[in-house]
Amino acid sequence: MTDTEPLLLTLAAPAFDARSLRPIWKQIADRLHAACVDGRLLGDARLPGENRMAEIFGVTRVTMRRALARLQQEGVLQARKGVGIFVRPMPLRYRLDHGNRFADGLNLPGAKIGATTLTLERAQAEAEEAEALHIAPGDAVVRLTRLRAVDDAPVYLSRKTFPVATLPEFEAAYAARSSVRDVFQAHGIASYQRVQTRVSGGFASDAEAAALRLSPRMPVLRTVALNAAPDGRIIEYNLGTWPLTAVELVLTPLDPSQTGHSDAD
Amino acid sequence: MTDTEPLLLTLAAPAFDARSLRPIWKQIADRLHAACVDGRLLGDARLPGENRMAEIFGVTRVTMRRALARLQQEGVLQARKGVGIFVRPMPLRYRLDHGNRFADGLNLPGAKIGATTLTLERAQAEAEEAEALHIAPGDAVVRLTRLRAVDDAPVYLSRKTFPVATLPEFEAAYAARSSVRDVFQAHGIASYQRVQTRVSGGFASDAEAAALRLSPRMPVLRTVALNAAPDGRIIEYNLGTWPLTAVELVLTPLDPSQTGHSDAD
DNA sequence: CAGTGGTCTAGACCACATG
DNA sequence: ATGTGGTCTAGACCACTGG
Repeated sequence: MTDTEPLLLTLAAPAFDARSLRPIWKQIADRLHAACVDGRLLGDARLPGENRMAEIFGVTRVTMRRALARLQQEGVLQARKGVGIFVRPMPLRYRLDHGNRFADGLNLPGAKIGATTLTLERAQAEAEEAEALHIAPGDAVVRLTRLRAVDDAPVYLSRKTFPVATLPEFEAAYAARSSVRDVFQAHGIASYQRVQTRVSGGFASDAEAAALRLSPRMPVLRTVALNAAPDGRIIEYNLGTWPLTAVELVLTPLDPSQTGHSDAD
Repeated sequence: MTDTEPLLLTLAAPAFDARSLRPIWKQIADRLHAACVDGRLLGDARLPGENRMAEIFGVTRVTMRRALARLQQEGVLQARKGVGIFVRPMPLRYRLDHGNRFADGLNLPGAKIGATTLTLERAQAEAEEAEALHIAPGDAVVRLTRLRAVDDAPVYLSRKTFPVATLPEFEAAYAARSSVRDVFQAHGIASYQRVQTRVSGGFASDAEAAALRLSPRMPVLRTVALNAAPDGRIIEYNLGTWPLTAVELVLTPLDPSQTGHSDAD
């Protein structure tokens, strides 16, 4: 955890272009962004306080905050109230095969993959879930939320919904190894298949932001994946949320020979 | 084009919660957002100036601008310098089948679909395009940029790249009906197939922002689609850019029986 | 407690688009 | 020429987090 102040002083050294050519806050943001990308500012590094940084760059705190806000929106920095501003470890675009299990689809051989089960509870199906699962709104479902991290940086929050009618022993089967595939197998479902993937953009809810360590309303990518048993019944509705710039989803037409035996996320 | 000021007065009427419960600028943004969603503020409506709005809501212009900035980021409003602030016609999530031709995948029977060819020119393949097309960087390519709009709201900017070696008569074949499928057919390629779709998030470049009528650096969705001829050669690299909240891409495993005869976007 | 980020104000100057 | 949005300043108060 080295001191970042000397570097910032070098960033602030070159004079800024006369105002109104390019806004000062953008020029500041550009320089900080470049430093984060090329490695002069490493992941998890802590920046000086806003007052100090404003002093360093020779602007008001308000102007400094504009630059910092932009960099937060782009996922380069992340502020924590009462604590400080930190460089977000740059995932810089995992390319991952959606439809495969998380760790397999991820093209990072040396990375440390983390998985945490956040909640596992019974609930009533919401309208969209119910339609996808071919059950009635309000029917009993199991809801499982999990968080995946790469090198301790959270990159994927998933909220899976399962119909209780099809998987009555979910909790017991999941307990042993925290594996959804185990649950399916315990209910006589040996394999399953991705039948639809939807991708959309949006803005993080408070809950999503907290889990992914983002500010609320940050832009995110959302995926909805529907998995079906061999007999065609939809058995899983999976809503995934990703920081906007964390990932590049790769979707190739399914090769039937390798369909479905993985613990897909 | 009705006057929006009376409505804003009603929005500003209820007192704001004591400060520090929820920031005033968020409360203002919430009320405006709600009005845009439920139709009290219609698409393309022009709002009063920032000074006037600040007066209406009883805050400083700076605070007013924070609320407006948030709504712009979310794609609800769009400011034009020297002109005014306008309600963005709410596409509110087209659900469209990627892999089909644009108009077919779009689930809006009554909508007016627009298509504009922006540029058509020869260029040298960039690194990523070259890799995807299995040619060398710098090889001659045809680059075609088009813009699609729904009810006059631009929702999709596509930049297609084709290898000149495979499609030497591109311009001539395209001229007649501005159809890429025609170009393929003129070169003896009767059908083609989507072999890969990639989806990622990012922030609009200046060019993308201008074409889509967004502010620069607004969050966007990007798609990369690779199409191949029946013999397996990649014949099209298509980079698409969408306003973040404009669309929900639906990707279903390809049904071989209906693969490839469309003028896919 | 001290330091941090989050919010808000009052007033100013500028570049731009339109009439 | 006017009104628009875009930028910037100086100073203030608050809530949160940590030691």
